[in-house]
Amino acid sequence: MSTKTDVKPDTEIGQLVDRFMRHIHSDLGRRAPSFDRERVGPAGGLVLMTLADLEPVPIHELVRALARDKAQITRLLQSLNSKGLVEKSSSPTDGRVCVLQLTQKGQETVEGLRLALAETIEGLLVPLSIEERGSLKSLLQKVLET
Amino acid sequence: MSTKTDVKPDTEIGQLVDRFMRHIHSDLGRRAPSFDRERVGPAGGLVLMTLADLEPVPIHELVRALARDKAQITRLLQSLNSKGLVEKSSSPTDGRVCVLQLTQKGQETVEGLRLALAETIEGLLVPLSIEERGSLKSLLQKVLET
DNA sequence: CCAGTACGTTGATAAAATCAACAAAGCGAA
DNA sequence: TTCGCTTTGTTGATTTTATCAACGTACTGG
Repeated sequence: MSTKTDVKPDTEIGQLVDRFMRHIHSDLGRRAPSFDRERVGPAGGLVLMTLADLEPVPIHELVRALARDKAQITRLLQSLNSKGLVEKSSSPTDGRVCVLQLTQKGQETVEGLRLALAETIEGLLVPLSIEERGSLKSLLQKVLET
Repeated sequence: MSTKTDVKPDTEIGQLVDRFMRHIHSDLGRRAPSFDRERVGPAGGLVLMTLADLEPVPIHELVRALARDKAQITRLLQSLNSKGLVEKSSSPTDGRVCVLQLTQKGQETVEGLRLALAETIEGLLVPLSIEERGSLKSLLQKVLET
């Protein structure tokens, strides 16, 4: 049948993931006033949640985990720091690195953010059974584990 | 341990999807000079590809499919139109709606975009078997079908 | 000690997203 | 038919994210 490469290039997963992200974003944005009291915004919220998963963690690792430009992370951290949500301390073993940790207030904020995001995701995943949700998650993990 | 504290809200899928998107974006951006000759950018490319799937299609449907603000779509379309990639024609049956179609040049551009995106996705999905890729796609479809 | 590299910051700019307001066209009911 | 109401697409103004280059500082290996 297929002799050469005449299959239509499959880009659908990319478009689906984009839509998925967009749905999360808009639904979350709609409800933001009710939970984002510190006004961290979507990007800041993501930083906080990822930070909560990894802390204590140096900035460059956070940058890697978020797959964003370090410049942007720097600025998001400045904002979060100025709001008293994140604490920066220089590493004793390496003078270059800056170790991050959530403050008490930061942890409380993450609680709220997680709750909201989990609700949103929950709402999006209703078409899937419990098993399907599990396999979706593990497939994504498998793709992104490194 | 946990008596009344419910399970930790699961936000992981959201974070994974974000990373996935980010990886696509950065890998694609790296190679953009080699395929994005019309300088449509990521957003413009997405519009073109989605348009190719749906054409002919009125703007408001494209807006829905892309889950973006109509204002942004309007401007992206203006840009794509000025580059001769998209053609706008007002509907005969409804004077409000604007029906979109790719031009010849637009279709050719989509070819290149699809190839590049498919390659990028292919590269990301290497950890998955063929079957797993299939189920990932169908799970996402199931979530987003409406 | 020195060249090379990694870490984090800053500056400047571009791209994307958001929100409100608007004109024009359809729609529906009084 | 006319009047309010909704839909469609556009525009304006602004904020948020992203991108890229250039730095200063600190480690690292020869």
